[in-house]
Amino acid sequence: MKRYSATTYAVLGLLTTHCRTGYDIKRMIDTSLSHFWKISYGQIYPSLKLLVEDGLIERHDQTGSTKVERVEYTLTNEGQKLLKQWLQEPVEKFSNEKNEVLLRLFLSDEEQTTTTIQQIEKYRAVQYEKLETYELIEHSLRTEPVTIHRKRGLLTLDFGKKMSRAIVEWCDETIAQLR
Amino acid sequence: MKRYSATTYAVLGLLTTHCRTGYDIKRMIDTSLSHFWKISYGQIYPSLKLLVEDGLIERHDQTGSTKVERVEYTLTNEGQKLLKQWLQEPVEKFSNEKNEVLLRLFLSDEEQTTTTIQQIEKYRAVQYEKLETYELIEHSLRTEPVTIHRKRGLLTLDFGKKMSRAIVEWCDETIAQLR
DNA sequence: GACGACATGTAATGGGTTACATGATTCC
DNA sequence: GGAATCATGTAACCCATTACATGTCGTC
Repeated sequence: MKRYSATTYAVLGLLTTHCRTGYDIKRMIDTSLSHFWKISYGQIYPSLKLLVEDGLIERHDQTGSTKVERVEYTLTNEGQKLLKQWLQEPVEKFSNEKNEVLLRLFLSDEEQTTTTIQQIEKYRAVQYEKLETYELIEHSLRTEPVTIHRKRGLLTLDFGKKMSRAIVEWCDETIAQLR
Repeated sequence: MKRYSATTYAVLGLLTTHCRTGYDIKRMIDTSLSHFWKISYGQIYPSLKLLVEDGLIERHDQTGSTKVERVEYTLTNEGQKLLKQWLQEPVEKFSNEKNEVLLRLFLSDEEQTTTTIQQIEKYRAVQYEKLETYELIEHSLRTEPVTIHRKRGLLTLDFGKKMSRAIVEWCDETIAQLR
């Protein structure tokens, strides 16, 4: 059985939401999934190509007089089957991200406490901003009709909120400790 | 000014702790820094080579009759200067990790709730285990003499604990929601 | 003598970002 | 007319993992 990267499954899966094009997928991930997933066009378009070649999705080129080249894709039956299968596979990767703030903190010494604190303050600010963004997203999600993607969206959003809140808390405590 | 990856700086920086060899660095990262950093030999040895070439560290080959080839490295003055400089640079990357559990949750539907819950339960178990490991590490760190690395180690460990605790909490709440 | 930990290193491969190239449409 | 957004795509590069190759040392 051919294996695909999680990124390719993400592309395949996003086509089951209201996304139809590569551009849609990019936007969706950047806005709604950014707290736990990211992607670039350099992955999306080659993935779409591969999925078409393997018969998991179908490409629908624009016909008629429209000028904007908007290439829409839909899942084939095999595509739907494979996605479902992948969703049920046990997850292997629970690894933690590389965190440059922590690396610097770990390697820094007392002499540099001032800049270290500044870095952590910036980290805190970034997380605090994220938290505010999540509130906005939650608000707009709650006005949407109740669909599976709304429900799932709220659950994954909670994850982002919990993480950011925990990070802000850690920043505060750590800055206090460093002083 | 030549630029190095954060991984190369990690290697450089780890040599300021009690680590002397590539093997030491690998062990140290795997045991003490694994909650926010990871590395492979395929990065460590080439990094060490590069750092030697650029005069940031010095290589000390084993002399005499010892059979085990243990290659020790020490920072040069330039190395120390560059590390210090890097530690004070503003951090740019605060990005969130790719999380396969969340991706699956987001893409799954009600039909698959049972397996989704199982996946989240496994996620919870993994994080809970991590939490226990952190407690052990904390215990052993607290018996060590009070050094800068002990202090920093405890602070970064707190980060790991906070994250794992938040994830366990999220898992519990999400499983409850899904039921 | 076999196994696990110690120890160094490379090559193939895979995964991902960035920069670039191109062009339409919308709105000020 | 210019800027922002919509929209597709590729090539060069960078980063990282995995598998492999090799050998020592201690201990059960």
